[in-house]
Amino acid sequence: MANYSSSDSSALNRAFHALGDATRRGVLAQLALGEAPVSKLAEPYDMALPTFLQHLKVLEAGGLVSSRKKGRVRLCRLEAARLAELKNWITQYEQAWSARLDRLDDFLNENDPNKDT
Amino acid sequence: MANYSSSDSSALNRAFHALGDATRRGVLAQLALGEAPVSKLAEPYDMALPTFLQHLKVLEAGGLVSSRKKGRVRLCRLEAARLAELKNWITQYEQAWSARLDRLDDFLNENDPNKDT
DNA sequence: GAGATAGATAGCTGTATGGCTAACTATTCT
DNA sequence: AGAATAGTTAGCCATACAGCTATCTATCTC
Repeated sequence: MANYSSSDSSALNRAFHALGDATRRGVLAQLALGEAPVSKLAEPYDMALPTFLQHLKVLEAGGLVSSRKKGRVRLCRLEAARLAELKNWITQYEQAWSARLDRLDDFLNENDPNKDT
Repeated sequence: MANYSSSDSSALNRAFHALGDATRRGVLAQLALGEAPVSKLAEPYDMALPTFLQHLKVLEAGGLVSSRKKGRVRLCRLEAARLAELKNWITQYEQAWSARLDRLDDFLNENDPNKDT
């Protein structure tokens, strides 16, 4: 069985890691409604600005958010394409599983007198 | 604007966090092919068993994998339903974004003489 | 140009995460 | 019963992460 090299998968690491935090998911929720400046994004959260900026950096590192400076304001936007990629990644395994003929195994396990579940 | 309470979102935290590691994603890839015992799942990885078990725990904590003991062997299986949930979570924002009338904004930004991208 | 505003950077801290070894439990095999 | 197999638990260590304050830069507004 192969080696599952983790060399080029760091992009996925960063993307999923970015999603693993409620604050960051909240930011995505806001951005789904449209572009927004940092200060407006930070508003709902009870944390210091530098802390919030770190979260934004994590989101950008994961490719989920991009931003550009407009004067002294930084405008952020959702990278929907990246979300789509992650969605597809998930779908791949979800469907591989569903496509399996484990339906039969399922049936057998469900009716196995030795089962303890 | 609301508060984005992070109280009940810890399930999503755990699930996405579980996906943020190449080893754990590799395990999902294996499980997509069908149920497998711990030792077989651990085989491709160059790490001590206890370390690998931790990864499995993270996957279970995230609801992505379930397991049951069959004698001294622990059989693991993919929780495709959970993957589907995550997929749906992502889709929600991806589509909210796409549905936006930001298409117009996009056009304006693309043709903005002040842009620096 | 002075002051306010928006964000960025540096540096510190506690906790979580990922890795290990050593030692232990529970099954199965002979 | 005794040895081998498959996990499990406990405990240690280094690094990464999320939070903070204090300070600094850049850009508007008067």
